[in-house]
Amino acid sequence: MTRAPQKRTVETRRRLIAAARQIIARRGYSAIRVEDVVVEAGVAKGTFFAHFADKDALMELLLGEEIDGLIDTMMRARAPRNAAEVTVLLMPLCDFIISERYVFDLILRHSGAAAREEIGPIARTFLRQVDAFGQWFASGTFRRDISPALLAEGVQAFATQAMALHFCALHGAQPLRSRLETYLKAWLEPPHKSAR
Amino acid sequence: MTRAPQKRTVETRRRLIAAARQIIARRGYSAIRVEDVVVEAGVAKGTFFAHFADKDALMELLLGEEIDGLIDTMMRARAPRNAAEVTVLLMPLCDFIISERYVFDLILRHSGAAAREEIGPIARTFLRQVDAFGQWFASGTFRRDISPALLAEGVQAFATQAMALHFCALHGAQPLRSRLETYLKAWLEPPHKSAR
DNA sequence: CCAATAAAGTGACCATGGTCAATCATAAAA
DNA sequence: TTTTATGATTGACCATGGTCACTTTATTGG
Repeated sequence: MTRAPQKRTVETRRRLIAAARQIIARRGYSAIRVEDVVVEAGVAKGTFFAHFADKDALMELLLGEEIDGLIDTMMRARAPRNAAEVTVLLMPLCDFIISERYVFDLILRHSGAAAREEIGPIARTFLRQVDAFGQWFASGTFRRDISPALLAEGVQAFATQAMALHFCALHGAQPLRSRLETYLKAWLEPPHKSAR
Repeated sequence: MTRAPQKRTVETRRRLIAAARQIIARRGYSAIRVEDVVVEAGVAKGTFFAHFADKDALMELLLGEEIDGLIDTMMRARAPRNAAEVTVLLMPLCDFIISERYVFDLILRHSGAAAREEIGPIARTFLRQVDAFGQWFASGTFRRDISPALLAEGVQAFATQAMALHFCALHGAQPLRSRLETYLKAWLEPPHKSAR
């Protein structure tokens, strides 16, 4: 029999998460130290790892929530009807992901369910995106020769590529926004007749 | 004045690299410990960091060479004329990159010049690819409405996406090869007329 | 209410990447 | 050859994520 979680457990977990949020608010995601979190929460280090498999698990939780909120906002907007509008809608999410190199790396590392059996919070947001984008691409001026789901996967691929190049010294100059728009136009709205 | 490097320096560096190669050959990339490398090379730990900025720098060097070799082989083949052929040519490189999760993560992390000024060995291989692919896409049955360089960037984006999904529990079932081919067909050979 | 059992929490300890003041080796200058 | 300046090497030490045998606390059955 699995017992119901004790009140104490819930409270401890809440304190750990609150402590982490506080530190992030003050000094950013990359400044998070497990040691600092447990001190702030007033628990021992071992307790942290009784609640989270590892440091990344907590970060996944926090980033997952943030991303989910951004996707919510994104989906509340009117469905985009072309690549340019898709780009505009994607920008807030991209801006958050590239806000810190550490955040980008962590999200990338966990975007694909990270070789574990269960899907983590971040991988879940990527699946949500595919579902959500799929709705957009079922109508509008987007190409119709491939499935909305495939189009959505491509959008993810290009967004990732654009964000990666944002961190590249050689490409950092061109704004992410314009690079992404170029990609998405070519992917979502290929010309009907080929001619270069 | 910058003096010529001493013979001793060259020799130490050679020993460190040889030691790392040996450990990789025996137990794989993820098993590399700096401590083991310096013991095998017969030097102190500090010496390692006098030769390489950090552990990743050595890994970049080794992986960069490996990847360069694979690109060489790839470019020696006859230029592919369609998406399916591109996929076939890309597979050896992809197979190497996904051979270990650690390798994939590391390459991803450094594929975009990693926020540093100078371009690292891995980022360089990505630039090489764009150049190389560009030649392919200048002829053949590929779409011609966008530049070969842009097509090449897209191929990288899709290859990365396909490899990331390979590590995802939910998508691991579909072979990388077929997923990549689906992506590349849609990207490199969009239909002339839209119709789903 | 008490003993028994299971869950939660603890902190000393470990693994590993990375730092740096001190020491040693080499080659150019005297 | 001796001196000197620069480059190379050393290893004790640090930072930080993570482990685990043990203690404390809660729940449950009698």
